[in-house]
Amino acid sequence: MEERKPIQHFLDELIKISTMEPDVDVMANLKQSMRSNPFYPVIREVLIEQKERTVLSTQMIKEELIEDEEERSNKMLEKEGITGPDYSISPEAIGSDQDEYRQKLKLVRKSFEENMNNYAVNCRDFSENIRSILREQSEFRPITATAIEKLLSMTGNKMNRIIKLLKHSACAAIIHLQKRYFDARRKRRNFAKSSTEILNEYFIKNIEHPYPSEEVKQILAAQCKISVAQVSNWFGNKRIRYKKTVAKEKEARHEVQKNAVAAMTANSYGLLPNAFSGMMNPYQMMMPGVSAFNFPVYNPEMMAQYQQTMQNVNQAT
DNA sequence: TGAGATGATTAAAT
DNA sequence: ATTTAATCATCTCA
Repeated sequence: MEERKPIQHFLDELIKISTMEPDVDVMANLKQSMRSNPFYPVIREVLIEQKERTVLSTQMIKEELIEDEEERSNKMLEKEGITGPDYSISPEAIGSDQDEYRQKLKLVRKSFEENMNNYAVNCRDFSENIRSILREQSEFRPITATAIEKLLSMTGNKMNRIIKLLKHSACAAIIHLQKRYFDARRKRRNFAKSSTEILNEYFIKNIEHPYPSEEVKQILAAQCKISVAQVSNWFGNKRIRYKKTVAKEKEARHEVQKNAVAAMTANSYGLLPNAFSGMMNPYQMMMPGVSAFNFPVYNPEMMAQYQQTMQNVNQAT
């Protein structure tokens, strides 16, 4: 009973020191009191033994199941220039899909590099901190040098996994870009502004006959960095839509004119829209077949027919 | 987020 | 075979 007391005390101190906020003075006191404890070396030994049997041994779990997947990511990143030497965009590709793809890829590369650097720095700082703290505490806590290294290699593994995640997300970004720019079923995209400018210029210049020949189509296609079929599509769409807008404008002008004429006739006869709505204007009243003045002249034959009809109606009722 | 713009696709016309 | 006209699907911009 008497022997357990110092051990209990030691353990209490140990728990306190493991869970407290780091405070240099308090820590120093605790250290001192533990070192002066005669049971210190032996208890520390026992605790270390226990710990190694229970904690660290179970940590050696399978880590390397996704080897080939990582290999694939690495290859992809290398091929698309995310890792490895930087490259510049070839000038003849500017304005094309290739160009845009490469530009976007550069952004991916940039953010990937930034993240990697951040993580490298953070990793190093973190490891250094952990190492120095544990070294310091190993004087009185049951922590051996090999345990520290093991722990550090474990955190290193964690960090590697984060790097894998980074690579993975970079790959995902690349795949997304490739889908967008190279997939046959990809969504439609607008041509570069410079391209539509070229096409529009030709269209306006040849507005009398906007039908480029095969040769011209090829030239335009080269200039605009699009296919001949796309040039054909563009002119097809442009012709029909141009025609439509012209027709619409004509219609609009017509409408304006009609309204203007109506307003003028209304004004010239001093007709107020409300008081005389529905009333014919004098021109209309004089039109044949419309006006109340347009009585049929007397016709005996027609009158006889009329009377016959009325008689028939009366007999039927 | 919705209306208009725009590139692609399709059937019918020439 | 090429073009028109309508329509689809997505993009763009306020």
